[in-house]
Amino acid sequence: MIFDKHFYNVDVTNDYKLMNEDIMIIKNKNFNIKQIADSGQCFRMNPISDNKYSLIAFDRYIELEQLEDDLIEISCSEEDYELIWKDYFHLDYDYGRIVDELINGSDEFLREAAIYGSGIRILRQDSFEMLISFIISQNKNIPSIKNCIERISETYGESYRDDKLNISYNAFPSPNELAKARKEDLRALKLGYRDEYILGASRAVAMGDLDLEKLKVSSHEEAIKALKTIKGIGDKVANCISLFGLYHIEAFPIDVWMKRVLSEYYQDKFDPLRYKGYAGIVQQYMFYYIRHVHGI
DNA sequence: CGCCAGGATACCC
DNA sequence: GGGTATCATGGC
Repeated sequence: MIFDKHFYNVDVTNDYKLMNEDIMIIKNKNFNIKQIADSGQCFRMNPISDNKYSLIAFDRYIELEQLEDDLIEISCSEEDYELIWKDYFHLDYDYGRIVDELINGSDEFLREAAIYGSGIRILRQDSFEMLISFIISQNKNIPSIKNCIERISETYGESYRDDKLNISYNAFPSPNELAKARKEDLRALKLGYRDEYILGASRAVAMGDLDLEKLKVSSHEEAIKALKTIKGIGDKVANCISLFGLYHIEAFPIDVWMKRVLSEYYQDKFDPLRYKGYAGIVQQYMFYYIRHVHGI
């Protein structure tokens, strides 16, 4: 059976690990890989088979399998889990507390949303990748965003190979790699009018004019202000970058789907400050649920 | 084919 | 300040 001597409890977030070669088993009630993959925050997590997903993040490739509702297998070493994936999946944060609060709260829509998306977590992704990904996202649907990001990675990102899993893949390019791109070559990647925005943002980071590391430790408000100095970044895209790439979980992106929620269910009177400090998580439950309600 | 997409900008009043 | 035409392209 799954719980034998190879597992032991590591912390209060109900988090287990297997002392084995490059396979970790994580136990957590609020960790559902399908929900995360479909929650519109991550564009390089894709299904391989039932309950199994691939993910390219940083310079790594991993596979994730949902073994049970509260059990996920990750194809990584214990060392990589501690150094990279534990932080990436925000596993030191208690999402159960927020889900419980919303489920027991008086807000009908949020109650349903929290039940439906109780396995969502906010991923702590690469800041530059988020910067470019959400510039691309404007006026595009999610499948199209994913295709653009794959083309950018294939063309400008470094190539890697995982021999154990027999997989070749490309990382998302660094700021320097992308800043060296020629505008005509970017145009061939079918990014539309966003290509010059992407070039400008990449150069700003490469030149040090936009310091993403500094914005991680600044306030959310300062991050938004700095991001919006980049041409092609407005309020919504800035909030997505702040939330998914700079880890300011009080960010509250409002896209077309969120506008529907706020208009149809709250008469435009929803106040994110009621959930101060974690409004971004509340926002993800809303976003994921309203798309489901509309059949996506 | 037409409509929409995890919008932003420039330009209008 | 608030309204809106336009942007390039793909998914459905």
